[in-house]
Amino acid sequence: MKLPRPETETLSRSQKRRRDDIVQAALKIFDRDGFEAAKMTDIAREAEVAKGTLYLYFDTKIELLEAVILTEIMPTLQKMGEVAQSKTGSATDLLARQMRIAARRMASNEMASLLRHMVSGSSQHRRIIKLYYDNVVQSGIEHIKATLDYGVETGEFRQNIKDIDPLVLVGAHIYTAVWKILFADLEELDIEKLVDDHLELVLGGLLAYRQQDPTA
Amino acid sequence: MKLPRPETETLSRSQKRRRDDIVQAALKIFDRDGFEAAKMTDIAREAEVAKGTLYLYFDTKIELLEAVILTEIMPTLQKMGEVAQSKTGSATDLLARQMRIAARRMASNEMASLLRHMVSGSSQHRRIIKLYYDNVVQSGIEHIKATLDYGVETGEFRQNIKDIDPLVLVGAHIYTAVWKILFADLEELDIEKLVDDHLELVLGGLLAYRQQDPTA
Amino acid sequence: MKLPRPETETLSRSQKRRRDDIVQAALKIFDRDGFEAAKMTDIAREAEVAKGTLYLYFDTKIELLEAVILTEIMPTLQKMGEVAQSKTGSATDLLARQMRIAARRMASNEMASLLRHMVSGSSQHRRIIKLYYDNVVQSGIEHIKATLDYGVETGEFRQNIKDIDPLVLVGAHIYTAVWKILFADLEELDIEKLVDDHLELVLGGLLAYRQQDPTA
Amino acid sequence: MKLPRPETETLSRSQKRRRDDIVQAALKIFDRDGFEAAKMTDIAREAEVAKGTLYLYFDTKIELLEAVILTEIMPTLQKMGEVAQSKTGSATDLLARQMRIAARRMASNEMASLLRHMVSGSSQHRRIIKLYYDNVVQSGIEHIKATLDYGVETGEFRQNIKDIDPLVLVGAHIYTAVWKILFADLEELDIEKLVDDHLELVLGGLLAYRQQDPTA
DNA sequence: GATGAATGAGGGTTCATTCAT
DNA sequence: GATGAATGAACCCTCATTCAT
Repeated sequence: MKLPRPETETLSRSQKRRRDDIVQAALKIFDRDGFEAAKMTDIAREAEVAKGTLYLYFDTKIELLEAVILTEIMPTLQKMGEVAQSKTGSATDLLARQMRIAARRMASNEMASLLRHMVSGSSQHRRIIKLYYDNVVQSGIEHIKATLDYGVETGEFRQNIKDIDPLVLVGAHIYTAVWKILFADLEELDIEKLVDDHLELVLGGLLAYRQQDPTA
Repeated sequence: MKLPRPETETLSRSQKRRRDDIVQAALKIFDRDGFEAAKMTDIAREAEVAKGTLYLYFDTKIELLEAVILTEIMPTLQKMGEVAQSKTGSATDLLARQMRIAARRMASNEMASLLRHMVSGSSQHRRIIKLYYDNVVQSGIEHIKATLDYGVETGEFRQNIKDIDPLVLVGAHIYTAVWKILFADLEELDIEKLVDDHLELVLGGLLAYRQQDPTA
Repeated sequence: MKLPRPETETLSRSQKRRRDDIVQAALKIFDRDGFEAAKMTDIAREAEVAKGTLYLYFDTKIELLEAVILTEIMPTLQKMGEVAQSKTGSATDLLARQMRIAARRMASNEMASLLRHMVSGSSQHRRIIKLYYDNVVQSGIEHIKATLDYGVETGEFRQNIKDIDPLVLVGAHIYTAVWKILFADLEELDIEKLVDDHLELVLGGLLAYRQQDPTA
Repeated sequence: MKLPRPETETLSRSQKRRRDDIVQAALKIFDRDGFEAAKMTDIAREAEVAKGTLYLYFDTKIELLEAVILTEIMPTLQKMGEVAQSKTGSATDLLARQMRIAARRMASNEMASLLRHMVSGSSQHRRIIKLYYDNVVQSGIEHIKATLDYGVETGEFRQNIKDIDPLVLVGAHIYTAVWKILFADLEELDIEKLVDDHLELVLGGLLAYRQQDPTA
């Protein structure tokens, strides 16, 4: 005889604010203590509501985590791929912009949070992970692939680049998120320099002399 | 009246075996359930000892985690840098070997475990993280740097490569560990292909035509 | 600053209807879930009023139970005794009619409810139980006693029947209520047959031959 | 990864005592407060164990109730039917003894408890109710039926008694249990007198003169 | 040393009741 | 008066840790 919670869309303005406050508070406490160690009591106090109020908006702690991820973190990631597909300028330019966007996203606090929660929760969050995989990872890879193809078409990139898994280009930036979680207080990363270095490397290669492109 | 646990060095042979069994069991259970969700009871059962026995060897659950990381995971990582410093063959060869070792390590189950535990544990595991940073990350970077320098010396690598942060070369492989944790069941990674692709890319670069090395 | 609820008598017509709706709803939910498990929310929904409205009419959940019992169940029981005191016809007829009324009442849903609530509610419902005892049990017994006496007077019943506790005649039917609560889904009772059997037995007795009534 | 509780049979002597203590305590608290209102904390305190210890022996509160019923109450009821089947003496004697046993059982504290718990829990305890129905009710009825048949055979009882549902003989006594629960403090029952009255009534009937048995 | 029964603080969740609108 | 969102005390159950045997 459990009444379903009202849909998010049907909430009044003040209820939306209230819901937002809770999600914000949860984000903060989850980040401070980790999901498991986070106490509903603390979240309630942080949101300045009673503990019971949390349950007016979210049925369980884990649903609150899902809300945190879906409403706070995912949206900022959705944009990632979209931004850089304008196809104006050279493929090199395009790639550079995409890489910068990816790298900055990865280095953001939100990404660190998301990663932490997905990694920590393991088996519980399949749904979230699947969501992320489908929406962010896959599309990110495709956007990169499109740019690579484009570069080959225009003659900017080497022909055989086509055989390369684009994952090596985007995936590379994950380490910045990991770094942020683990080593942030030991050594700060200079993201901009790292991206530049990565681009420089990836575009020009390490080798001083290179055998002629076989397609040339 | 709490007696201090005997130092690890003073354990008898059979005690060492017992301690090892416990650590092995803990590794297994931590990996299966995650650190927070792992129950001491399950670890005891897995190790085929009584629950109380765990506490003869480790004061708390978190100390057991530290032991798991220190005795099971770190050593396999320590080797990483050392292996590839023989300086036999070309710098390209050397780098290729180092990258392969790094990539395989990152893709190993142990690395996935380590990463999961370090990432999950919020502020608790500073000690472990520091340890890892000092022993693995730093030295890994230095080993790569050494190889890069060597390649520049021999003329294999471009001069200006010296300015590049070596982190972009090793860090890149962290995504394989993350991938393993998150997406293993959604899509399998072909590590060897990825390493080859990465090497190909990093060595040759993307560009079809490259301006001559200014130092040449 | 708690205002006392207005007395039942001072309620407007529409308020009375509202109050009745609530009591009806409560009866339904109490029966479906039991008193403890019944939720005020469910009662409010069933009555199609807001939860707060319940508290305009009843201070606590337990007072609502009392109202359910007093306004819904007790009245139907009050009639029991009254019906059969018209003293028309033989004592046997009279007794038969009383027994039938008692048995049917006991087998009614209302009685099952009442019994359930009184039995379940531990020490809380002393007031209700006392009420029931005084109004129903005692008067029921007296009505039966009157009929027995009447039968002895008319010579229909044996003299020594006077010494028998009338409780054995009415009480007997309680089992139908209990049965209804417990075993209704295991085996249905044929109330009419049972009453007939009981009457047959009680009137004629089991013995094939009976020693002559000593008073005869 | 939940270890099943050890079977009751494999418990050590002191564990059995401990288990018994808990069941006893639960019986007491359940009776004092009713099942729903009973607090595990109170049961633990009553049993002089820690709250957690309860859960070493019983997985949930409801399992504890089942244990209370199965180990404390049912056994005393099981005997009911068995006792009176020796078939020594007249059918009248036999019936009298059976009725006395039934009546005393019904008036016992255990029966009051059992009834309360079965009635209160309603839908939850189908298993227990079914158990009780099969083991006690059904067999009780059959034992009575056997005696009735026996009495007809020996010529003690009237032929047409065979058509009577034996339930009216045993069921009749349920009211003593109900009475005990509800009215014990308002008026004490004299069980022995009630049984005698009931027997007298049932054997001899109410009627002063009876038409001759048609089968005679 | 080894055992595992016992402990009890702690946390997620429920729901009768309140009160601002 | 009516509403229903908000409250927070209460309670079942978990599990890391202890300690008597």
